[in-house]
Formats: sequence, structure tokens, C-alpha cells
Amino acid sequence: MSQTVDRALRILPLLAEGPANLEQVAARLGVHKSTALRLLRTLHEHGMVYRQQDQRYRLGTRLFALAQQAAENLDVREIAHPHLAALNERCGHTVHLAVYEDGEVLYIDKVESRYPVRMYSRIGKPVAITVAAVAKLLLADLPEPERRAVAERLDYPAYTARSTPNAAAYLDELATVREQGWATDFGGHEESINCIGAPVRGTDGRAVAACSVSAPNVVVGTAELLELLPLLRRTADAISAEYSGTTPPPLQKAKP
Amino acid sequence: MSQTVDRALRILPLLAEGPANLEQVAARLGVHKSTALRLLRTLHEHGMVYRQQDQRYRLGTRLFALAQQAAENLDVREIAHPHLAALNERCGHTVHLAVYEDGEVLYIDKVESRYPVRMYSRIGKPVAITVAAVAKLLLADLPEPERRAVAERLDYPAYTARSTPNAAAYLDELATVREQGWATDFGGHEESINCIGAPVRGTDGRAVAACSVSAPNVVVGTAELLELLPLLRRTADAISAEYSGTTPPPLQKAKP
DNA sequence: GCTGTCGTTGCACTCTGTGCAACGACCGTT
DNA sequence: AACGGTCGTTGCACAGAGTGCAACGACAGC
Repeated sequence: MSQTVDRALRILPLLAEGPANLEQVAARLGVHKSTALRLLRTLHEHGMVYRQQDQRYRLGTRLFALAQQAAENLDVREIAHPHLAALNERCGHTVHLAVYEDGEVLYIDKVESRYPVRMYSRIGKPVAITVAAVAKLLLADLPEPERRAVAERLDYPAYTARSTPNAAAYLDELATVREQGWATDFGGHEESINCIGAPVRGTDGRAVAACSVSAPNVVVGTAELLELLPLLRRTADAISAEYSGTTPPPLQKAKP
Repeated sequence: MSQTVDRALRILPLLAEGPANLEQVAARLGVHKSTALRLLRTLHEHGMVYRQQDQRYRLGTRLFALAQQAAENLDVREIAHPHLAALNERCGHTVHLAVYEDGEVLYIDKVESRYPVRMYSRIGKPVAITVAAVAKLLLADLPEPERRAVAERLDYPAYTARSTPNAAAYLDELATVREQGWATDFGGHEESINCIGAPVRGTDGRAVAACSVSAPNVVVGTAELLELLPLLRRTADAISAEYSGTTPPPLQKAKP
């Protein structure tokens, strides 16, 4: 749309390949040297490109700063929600999204079951950290010292006979979860409620969130619930992809 | 230099703060809505901004990709990282790597403290240039006219009672740092955080980067932190050696 | 159905970006 | 030293590109 800006922006991927001097930039843009110079100067003023000692240009650190800052403001929930809604659309059960923060795991989004029998939960509420599938996924991915510290600091309430009894058992469970890349909670919190979860990962591969599908026994058994695992994992992976920016996800309307 | 490109680029940091709609962007740029629209469209075509469902704009994924490539071009970072990780392994504190670029000092890598109490920082974020140990090291090594120019252009915010008060004091401090070859920041930025730093030098002896160890008072005192100085300097020197090519650098792990 | 908000479009004006040519700094060669 | 070559930089005149304006349209909330 805007020729000048367009040209300026085309310089960036060009420099991403490696440093280039003025003439090379001008040639590859198909413009006069003086034009390229002015564009590069403007980019330079904004820290988008940097001029090394040999006068060649390369990408600047401001790009870095911008991306980093944007990543911090990135709302997983916003990105995840449509995916979670779609998942709920297909399976009908309650879908949760949770994050880890300062030794706690919190639900930050929820799409309600479309069955009449529902489990109780509330966005913003701390999760039963010792048993919930999402909690296991998030803790499993913590750096080992912190994971151990948290596990040992926790209480292990016996919600049911299948609740995790103590730190040792929990750490074992976390190892399993880390290995298999998904988690379950079969009646560990409420006798009659089962749950499966999968992690959402950021660019660095660390779990930034986890999502889960929960359903009461009376609606589906554990075997039937596990059949949803591939779908759940695909959903989690799609969210990860969009969150890390590997997918230019937002399917924009094409011009007619 | 180029008004149009300048306006377009000013949109990016604006969006980095969080999503904004067309009117907000236009208002903050001080231009008409239609102008802002065209700029945003151009940015959009290049993937620099992204339009969410509610029509608001936020930074796009292309920016992340570019930042990634920009980071890869900073080869100090790549070389330094394993050394920094090893340093963190041995002392447990937060380790930073920073570079100087166009009057700013930026963190380009970070290895998190393994203690529960951590300092806040972010890769890509400009460093508190008047007080940070890494900033002192990098400025101390600038050619004298540029050093003076930068020092006199800076603000000297009084973060704490121990912050550098003015340009004269800063230039004195830089002289000391240049002489001793290492730097400190004892509570100059945050009252309770101390920090020691050492320079990474290129073939020409100039500081191309600086690394530092930071720790809160509550974890280690200044005396104890200074005991880490030899280890820190050895780390910095090892990075320098590998970066200048004096060490047959990437000693690959032998396959078992 | 009305009113207000916000994104979008077409147009006329003019300001900004452009290419050109000449200059100058730097480097290696003879 | 003088020369020729390369490459970045500058001033200028022209026109093409960007701008603001006003009107339109989509949508939401009373």
C-alpha cells in the first residue's frame, strides 16, 4: 500500500540473511543508492538496523527488544480461546486452560460442557495442584530445583483414594508426565470426574500453559475419554504454534 | 529522515505496549485515521502487525522471526551462552550478557537464578545505563569522544541513594572501571540488588560484550559476591578467547 | 429505528520521496 | 605522489506518492 514503507520493510528480511552494504541493498531493492541510504537512515534512527564498523548494515537490537516486549504482553488466553471453543464444539465436554504462577496453578479460561452434568470450577481459581492434569503438566516442565521445592512445600490432601499421597509419588508422576507429554487425572480430585491434559509450549519449548478436557464418569468412562487424547493434543499443538508465531494463524479475509 | 517510514516505525513500539485500535494509533501518531490505516496495512502485508478478531492491531509474527534472525547474527551470544550457563551452574545466581549499540546497552542473554528470589530483567530490554555494571564496562571501552558524548547526553535518574548522580561522577567511575577491568553495581539500581561484571573482548581488545552476576542482598552480601569475581573473570576471558578464535573454540562433547 | 462509534473509501492538493549527477573519502596500484 | 577505482554522501528539480478531508457503511446499544 505505501511504497516507501514497503521498500523500507523489504530491507529487513534482506539484512536478516546477513550484513550488506549500501549498494547491495539498493540493488536488491531496485532503487537508487540515495534512496536506499535514506531508508536505511530512517531504520537506523529507530534502531531497526545497525551499522557495523565496516559500514555494512545488519539487523538492530531494537527488533529484539520489541519482540521480547510483545511476547510478554502476549495473552495465551486470547490465542487459545478459539481453539478451546472448537475443541469443546467437537467433544462437548468442559475444556480448561491453566497457567503456572509463583507456585500456584490457575485456571485462566474455561469452556463449559454442553452436557447437563458438569464439573465445578471457576476461572482464576487455584487448581488442585497435586492432582489436576494441567497442574502436573505445568510442574513437570519447571526447572528441576524449583519443581522439587514446590513439590516438597505442598500439602497432599486426600481428596479421594486416588489422590496423590505425597511429594515422592508426585515427583514420580511428574517424571512420567514429562516423558509422555500429556497427563491424566482419573478421580484424583472428585471420585466421579476424569480429566486429560496437554501442554501449550512457547518458542523455547517450555510449557506456558496447559489445557484439559474433563468429564464426569456418568457421561464418559476413562477409556472413552482417552480416545479424545489425539484431538486434545492437536489442539494444544495448534495453540503452541500460534503462540510461538510459527503459524501466521489469524486467517485474514482474502480480497475478493 | 523519511517521514512515512518514520511514522510507520513509530507504530511498532506503540503496539508493543499492547493491542490498539485504529483511532488510538492515529491519535498517538498525530495523523489522520486514513493515514494510520494505510501505514498499518503496509505493516500488515509484511507481517509486522497482526489484526486480532476484535480488529485491534498487535505486533505480528514476522517481527518475532526477524528478531530471531537478528539474534542469530549476534554470534557473541551463541558463543557465550554455554559459558554463562556453566557460570550459573556453579554460582546459582542470575547471569546476564549485554552489548552496546548506538548509545544504548541491551541485555541479549540471561540465565535465570536458581534461587527463589530473583531480580527482574528482560532480554532485549535497555539496561539502566548509568548504574549497571555491564553498562559501565561497555562505555568505559568506547573511544573517548563518544564516551564523553554519551555520558553528557544521559539522564542520571536517582534510582537509589547510590545511583550515579551526574556525568562527571560517571566518567570518573568509567575511568576506574577501565583501569581495573571489572565493574560493580552495589544497589545503584535496586537498593537490594548487587551485581559484578566483566568484559568480553574481541581480537582488537575492545569490549564487544559484557557479562555479569546479579544477586539480591538477602541471598549473598557484597563481600560474598566479590568472591565470585575470579570465576566471573575467567568466564569472560574464556568467552573472549573463543570469540577471538584463540581457542579452538567449540569443544564438542565426544560421542560415547 | 435511531444515534453514536469506528473502520473504510475516493478525491484533490501538495508535500515528500525520488533519481540524477557531481562530490569526496578511502584504498590499492604503478 | 599521482592515479583510477569503489563506495558513501549531498543538493536539487520534478513528479509521483502520501496526506487530510468528508462522506459512506457496518455495527452495537439504547
